[in-house]
Amino acid sequence: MASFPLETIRHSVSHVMACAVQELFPETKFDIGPSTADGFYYDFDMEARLSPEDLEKIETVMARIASEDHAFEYFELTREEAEKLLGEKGQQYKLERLKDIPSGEKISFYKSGGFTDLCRGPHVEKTSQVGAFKLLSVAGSYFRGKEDNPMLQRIYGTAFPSKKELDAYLKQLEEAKKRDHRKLGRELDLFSSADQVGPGLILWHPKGAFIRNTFETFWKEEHYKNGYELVNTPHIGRSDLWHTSGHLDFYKDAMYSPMDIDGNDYFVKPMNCPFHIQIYKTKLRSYRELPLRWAELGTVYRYEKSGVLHGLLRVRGFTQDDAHIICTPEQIESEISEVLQFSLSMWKAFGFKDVKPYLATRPEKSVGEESRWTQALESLRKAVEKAGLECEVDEGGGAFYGPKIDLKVRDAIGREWQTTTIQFDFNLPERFDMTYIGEDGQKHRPYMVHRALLGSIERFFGILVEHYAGAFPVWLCPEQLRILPITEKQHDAACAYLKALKSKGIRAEMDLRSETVGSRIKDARNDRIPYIAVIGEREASVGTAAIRSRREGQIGELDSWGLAEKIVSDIDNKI
RNA sequence: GCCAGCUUAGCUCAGUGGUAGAGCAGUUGAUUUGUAAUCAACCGGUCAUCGGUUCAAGUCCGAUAGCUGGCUCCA
Repeated sequence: MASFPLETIRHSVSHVMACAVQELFPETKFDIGPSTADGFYYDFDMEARLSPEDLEKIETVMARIASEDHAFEYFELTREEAEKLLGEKGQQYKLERLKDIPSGEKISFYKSGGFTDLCRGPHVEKTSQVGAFKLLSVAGSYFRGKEDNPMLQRIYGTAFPSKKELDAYLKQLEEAKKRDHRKLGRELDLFSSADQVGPGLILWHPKGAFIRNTFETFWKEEHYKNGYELVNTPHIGRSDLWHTSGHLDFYKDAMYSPMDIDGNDYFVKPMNCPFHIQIYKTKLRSYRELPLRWAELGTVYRYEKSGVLHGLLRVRGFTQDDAHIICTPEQIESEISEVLQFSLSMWKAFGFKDVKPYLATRPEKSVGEESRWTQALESLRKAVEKAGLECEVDEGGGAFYGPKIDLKVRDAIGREWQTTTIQFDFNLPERFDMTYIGEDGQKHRPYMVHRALLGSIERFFGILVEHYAGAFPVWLCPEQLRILPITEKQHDAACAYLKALKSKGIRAEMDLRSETVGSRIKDARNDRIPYIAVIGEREASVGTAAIRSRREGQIGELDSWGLAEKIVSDIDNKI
C-alpha cells in the first residue's frame, strides 16, 4: 500500500467525515476541512445541533465509507461550471471560497463516494487508505474566523496511518488530562477561584503560595545576580498617565472602568511600564547610569472575554515577571544577548531544555525611526545566533511599537508553551519624552526593552504543574519529607528524627494517624511527597528510617544526617 | 463576547415528573499496623440562582451566573 503524508491522510479523513455528515444531515452546507497540527476539522452549517452521540453515528458511517473503498476522483471545472455546480447545491460558503481562488488558477474538485468537494487536494487514492481515525469534539467556529460572520459547527478529529499511532496519540491526550493543572490544583490543594470573588481571579492556597514564593525568591535572587534592580509600583494610576502612555487609546477595551478618587479618574494597571518610566523620569539621567535594568513582579489586571478564561493559563488578574531595560544604542546588542541567556538559564532551572525563539519583525502600521528598527532587529538576530539557536521569523509580526523575540518552551510531554517575550519599545520613550545626557552633553533618546521571562506567574505556575505532573522538584516542595512511625511506640523516635531534619532546614512533617502504613504511604504518594521515612521498631532502635524516594523507590535506611545530606543535594541540583 | 454542552454532599458520580443516593474525603470510636486503601458509627444537600408549567419538578420550560470544549482576542 502506498504511503501518504500525514496531512494528506488527515485531510482525506475530513472528506470522509464530510461525506458521512452529508449522508446523515443532507441539508448541510459545507465550509472547509483542513488538516491541523494534531488532526483535522471540518466546518458545517446545519439546523441540527451536533451532540457527542452524533459524533459516534458519524464515525460509524465513516468506517463504512472507508471500507467501501471509494476512489478520490479528481476533476477540474471552469469557474462558471464550478459556480453552477455549487450554486445548484446551495453551497454558499463554498461559493465564497471559490471567489478566493485567483483567476487563472485551476479550480479542482474531488469526488469520493457521494461527496464532491471544491478542494485543492491532495488526497489518498481510495477511502480505504485513510488509516485510523477518531472524532474528538464539536465546537462553534465563526465562518472565516470573523466575529460578525455566522457561527458554524466544527467537528475536530484526528487520524494516523495506523491504529497503533492513533492509540498512542489518544494515550497522550489521556496523559495530558491527568496532568491538567486545574485538576491537580484542586487535588493538591494549590489554588482555586471562587464564583463569589469572580472568574479569572486566583486564590492561592498555602501550598500553592509556598511554591510560588519559593520560585519568586529564586527569581529575585537571579535578577540581582544578573545585574537587575527590583522596583515596586502601585496597582492604580491616574488617567493622565494612561493617556500619555497611549493605553487608553489602544487598549481601553481591555482595561477596567476607572474609579473616582477626589474627582480624578484612576485606572487599575494593565501594565507596569508607565510606572517604571516615572521612576526613570524622577531625575536627569546620564549615559553613565545606563543600562538601567528594573524588574518587578507586578500584578496587572486586564479584561479578558468570559469565554477565553482557562484555569491559571488565561486569567483577569496576573503577575508579570516584568523588567524594563533602558540603555544606549551602543548597549542594546549585549543587553539583548544577556536577556536571552538569562531566559535560557531560567528555563533550564525548571527543567525545560528545549527552547525555540520566534523573531517578529516590523509590521506595516508602526512607529519609530527606520534606523532604530534595523538596529533593534539586528541585535535580536545576533543574540539568537550567539545562543546557537534556530530561529523562526514572523515577518511583520512585531508590535506596532517595536520588534520582539518570543520563546516557546517544550514541556515534559512535548507540548509547546509561549512564555518569554523580549520586546523593543520605540513608542513609550517618545510619549514620555525619556532622555539621557550623552557624552556630548546633549539629550538623547534611550532604547527601552520590555521583557518577561516566565510570562505571568499564574500561567507559569500552571505550566509547571503540568510539566511536573504535580510532582514538584524537592526545592519547590512545600513538604519535602513525610515521616511515618509504624506504631505509637515509634512516635518518640519519629519526633526526634523530625526535629533533626527540621533543624537542618528540611521541610518535614509527620503522619501520626493510626492508619496502616500502606494507607499512609498511599496518601503521601498521592500528595507527591518526594521522600517518605518509615520508622519501625528496628529503625527506632538504631536511630534510622527506611527511606522511600519518589524518584528512586526504596533506597534503604538512612539516619537523619544521611537523609538531610541527600535532600540538600537534591535541592542544590534542583532535582 | 459568540456557538454547543454541563452544574446533585468537600471530590468523583448515580438518580421514569411522585420520600434525594453511593464511594472517597471529614468527624468520632475501635484497631497498633512494615511500604498504594483496617473496621464501624456519625456528619454532610435551598439538587448553581431566580422565575414558570404541573396536584406534584433534581427531572419539563425560560432567564441569570459559573464551568468545559472551541471560535474571536491576547498590548
